[in-house]
Amino acid sequence: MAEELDRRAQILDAAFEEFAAKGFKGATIKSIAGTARLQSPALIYWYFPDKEALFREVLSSRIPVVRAVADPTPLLDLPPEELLPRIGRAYFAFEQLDTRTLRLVVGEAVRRPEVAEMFVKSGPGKVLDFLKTYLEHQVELGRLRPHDVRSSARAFMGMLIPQLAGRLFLPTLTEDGLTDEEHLKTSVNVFLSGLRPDS
Amino acid sequence: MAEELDRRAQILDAAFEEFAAKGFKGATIKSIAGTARLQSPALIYWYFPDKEALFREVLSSRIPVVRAVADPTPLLDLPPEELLPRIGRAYFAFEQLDTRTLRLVVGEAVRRPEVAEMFVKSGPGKVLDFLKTYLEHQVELGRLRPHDVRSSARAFMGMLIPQLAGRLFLPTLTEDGLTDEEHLKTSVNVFLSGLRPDS
DNA sequence: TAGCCTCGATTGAACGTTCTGTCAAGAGAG
DNA sequence: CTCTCTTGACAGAACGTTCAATCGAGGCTA
Repeated sequence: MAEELDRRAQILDAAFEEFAAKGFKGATIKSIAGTARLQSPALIYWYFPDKEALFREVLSSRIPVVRAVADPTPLLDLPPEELLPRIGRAYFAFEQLDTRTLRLVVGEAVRRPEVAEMFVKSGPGKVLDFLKTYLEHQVELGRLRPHDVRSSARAFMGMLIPQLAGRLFLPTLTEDGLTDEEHLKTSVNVFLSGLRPDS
Repeated sequence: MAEELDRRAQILDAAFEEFAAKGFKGATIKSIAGTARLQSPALIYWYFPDKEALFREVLSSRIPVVRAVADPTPLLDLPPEELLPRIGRAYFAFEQLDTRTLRLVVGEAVRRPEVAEMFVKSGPGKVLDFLKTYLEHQVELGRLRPHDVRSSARAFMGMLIPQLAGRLFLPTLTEDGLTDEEHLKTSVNVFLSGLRPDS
């Protein structure tokens, strides 16, 4: 049709779909070629040396980099009441980290340490590191009581996970109808009440 | 060697190892037969109709049922300071739900809704339901301030997840050396301080 | 006791299919 | 004519699965 412009990108897109839907082993060169509407699967080997390399390229081209904390310095002085919901919403929104990407990454990460590390470093690790720095700073400012920020950073990130996992993979988990925004609000509230200086 | 006693169990064990390590597609009938030290892969078909059925049997025989909340009634009146750490430790201990099982289940659940549902119903769903009931009860007792327990139940479960995920799949996430027990203590502390009646 | 039969369990060989990856030939543009 | 891209056919291996043959233990008959 249209995009004979960039065959490479066309193949990468199709490979992403297939890998996300069926996993590395489940997706086949043939099915990828089919999705990419190629006349022959052989064409894939013109652009990529083998299936493994294609997979790696898909990963590195699709794993999103968390932009919410790209430049953390201006965020450090924001009050937690403002910053935490912001992080949380970026979390839930996942502008680019959609279901398919997460499916792809999580599905492979449980068995491939390199993928796991790539994933952590690209997103959760950064958010976690930022949160540790931020929370530490807030403690110094006296806005939060002293505590182990390694733990509270994990805790805040984690509080939102069941809701997110429910929406993405485990719908049974969120059958009680709680919305993202409601959950975020309550979570931030509990978290901050628990870390108030006077508590 | 020893266990020509129960071939069926022997095959199930091997299949569990293989499926957990390589996934449904990655594990082969031949590799399962090899792990089970069978002379021929054909023997598997004497005990199971096909690979899919073998996989289902492995799942239902290995997915653990959470026992910590098996009979919730006597737990309802325990004070949160006592019950939450208990839940948390059961969480971290995972007497039967070891890394391999979680690898197996999570790896497949992201792409197979039936597996996802089976997983949720067997464990996280039960814990979540229990927590909702328990927290509601504690609110009624006046030990916790009124709030949306759907959200706090998720939040408490979630707080522990990054630590657990770090230990199991994403070691990069827990490189800062925080121990399970430290994290549990801080998390419970923050959670309960945040939900104290007078806050 | 000896010979035969039965039956669940096991085996190696083979089936058809599907997989990744290769290759030589060709199309199209400059 | 040359170079980049595309093609269908194909090789070789691995896949899940089937099958006929075989094994050994136990029962039946003489």
